[in-house]
Amino acid sequence: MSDFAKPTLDDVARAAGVSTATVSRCLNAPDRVIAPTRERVMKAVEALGYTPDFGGRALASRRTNTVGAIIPTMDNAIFARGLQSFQEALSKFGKTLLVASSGYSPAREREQMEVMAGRGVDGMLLIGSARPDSSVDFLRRRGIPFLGAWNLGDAEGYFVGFDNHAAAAELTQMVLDKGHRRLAMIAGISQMNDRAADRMEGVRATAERAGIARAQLPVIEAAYTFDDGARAFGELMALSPRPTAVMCGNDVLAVGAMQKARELGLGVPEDVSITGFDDIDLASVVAPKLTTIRVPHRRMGEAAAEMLIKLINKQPVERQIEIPTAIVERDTLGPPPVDHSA
Amino acid sequence: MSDFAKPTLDDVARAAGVSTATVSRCLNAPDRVIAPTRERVMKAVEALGYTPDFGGRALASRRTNTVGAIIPTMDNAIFARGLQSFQEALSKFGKTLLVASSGYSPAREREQMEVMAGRGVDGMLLIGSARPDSSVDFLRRRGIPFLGAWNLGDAEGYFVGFDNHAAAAELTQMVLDKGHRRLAMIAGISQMNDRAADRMEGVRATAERAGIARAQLPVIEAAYTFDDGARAFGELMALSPRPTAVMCGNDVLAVGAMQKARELGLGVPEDVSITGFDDIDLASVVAPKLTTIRVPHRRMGEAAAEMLIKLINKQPVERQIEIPTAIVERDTLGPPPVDHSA
DNA sequence: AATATCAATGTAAGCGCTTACATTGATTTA
DNA sequence: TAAATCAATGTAAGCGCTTACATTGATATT
Repeated sequence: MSDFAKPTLDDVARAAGVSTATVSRCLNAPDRVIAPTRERVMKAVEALGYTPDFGGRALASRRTNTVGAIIPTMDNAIFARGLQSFQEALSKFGKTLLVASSGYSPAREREQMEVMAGRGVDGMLLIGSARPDSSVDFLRRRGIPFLGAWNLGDAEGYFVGFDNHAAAAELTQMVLDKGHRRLAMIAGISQMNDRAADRMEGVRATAERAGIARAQLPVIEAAYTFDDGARAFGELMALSPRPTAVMCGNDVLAVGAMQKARELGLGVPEDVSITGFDDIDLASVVAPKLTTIRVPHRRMGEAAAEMLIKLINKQPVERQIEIPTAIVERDTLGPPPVDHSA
Repeated sequence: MSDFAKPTLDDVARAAGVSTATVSRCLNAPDRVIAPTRERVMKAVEALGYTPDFGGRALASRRTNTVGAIIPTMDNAIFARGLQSFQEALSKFGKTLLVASSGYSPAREREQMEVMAGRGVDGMLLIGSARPDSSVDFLRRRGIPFLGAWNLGDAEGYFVGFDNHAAAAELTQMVLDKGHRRLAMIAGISQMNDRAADRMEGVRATAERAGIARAQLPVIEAAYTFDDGARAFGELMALSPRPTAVMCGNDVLAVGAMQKARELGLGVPEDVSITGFDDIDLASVVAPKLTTIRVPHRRMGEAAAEMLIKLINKQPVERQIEIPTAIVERDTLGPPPVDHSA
């Protein structure tokens, strides 16, 4: 490692025989400098191997060209995928991405918000809308533009996402149309997770409208892991009467449920139907293939990036951008088994 | 958005009736300030909602507490997972994570390196060791500590990873021990990807040692997608004589191959054995379950974080940390079918 | 030819923070 | 009790950059 001191603007200015202002202009607004001067400066930049110091620049310009993203976890493929396209889109605009994870905890999300605010991010991507007002206030007070992704919010704020409630409702209707009456749900943990809560409510409300009382629709909340999905499915199958269709809050839970079904010797969908949500790779790879809801995570990431950039540049934007979802009918949803108990 | 100016150190100092130096010390070296003063200051910090400005801090201290990671893509679960634990570990040390992706292109990796260097990252995480010398020189000249992960490097540099070659070799030996002689491989694209190249070479060398000439071991390189895996598998199955075991460069390829096998009406492992690499979630969820190599990606992420922190703090570190891998025997590797052509 | 105009560049004041050094007052030492 | 010591805090000089404003000299306008 060399110990040449890192060259500064001053060094370049001296080498090129101009003032620091001119060098700065060459770098930030080249057209405000006449060509011969600019060339001389750029040559000096090259020669010295100069690169601007981020700290100095951030301090002086009050801009960082950095945006932050706080997601629950990258372990969940849907966020990893969305984040990947978010980052790609961002980098086209010359922004870099600061990443942090909250582990689904609002308190940790808040901490990370402060860290990022301290780093002067130009804008921030958050997931969903379930967070204490104080967190939102913090961002507003700081004047940091932000948006929620992966769902559509309520009254205030900017969102790019999809209608978790409606999508879940639509799938529920399909399950009902197949003839199922004894539904059950393995939901994500709904506290401070609006996506999970909306999906749950979409299922319940639709079932209720079809005359199934809430009390008759068992719901177990589970963390998004195979094991928890399997465990919950086991509990559900021990119920009597046994549900004929188990709707899951995401594909991971659904696959966990499928594994448990196999263990229990239950055929899917002959003995019990199972549905997922997200349509991650897994869904089309398990056997039988999972009936689920496709969510275009990549598209969401891109749309989020574009929206956030506009917000940062104070360009006009729509308050909510809805990304369409679609039911993907595969092989885990069928009619209920013939009921011999009747 | 309110236009309260963001509070500065000065504001806090004034509110607490101390100098800026004391406030700074409270934040950076609390034990150098007596308790009552510290409490008074912290109260002021709370009250004003103060958070330090990154630019100012970076400029004055010549440190950013930021580390960069450039990975091929977060779409690959193994990197997403590793990155997640890397970030968690980092955040315990008060560092934040800048993320960029190279899409497996050395040129893009280099670009991102420059961006990150410009941002004054304290250190950098890279994947593997296959990159032009000029990229490495760049980092060295800048005095930015960095390490390669997911494999072990050659002579120089720091690494935390595993021996892709040895792991692949071991699995190959197991395949041979089952009695297979007509092996084939679907490898990742090996150019500028040392993990893929090492795995490939591990298979080839072991087969060769067992008397299988290289020319008799067909290898198809494929991008890490289901479709490409399936396509390659199709080509391999069209060969004559048909391979009895197909070893894949990662689990995604293997699962793609399995799907194609089903399509072709070939039983796994009765008609053809298939192996993977990585042991991602997928592997234990497909039917039949995939025989593969477990790589503890989380552990690698953590170890990488610890090593990088030490490098940044100029503490002594081992040059290479090897993370052990293990063969996970499941259901896709069996003995070869009885050969009626003999 | 005198004046107004304007593009190109320079001057210099910070941006918010850290930290070397200076100051202060209490405690220890002789 | 005076001197020495030391912990706690303050003072103030930058860190490298951007940018409002000032200056200059050339060109356009009358």
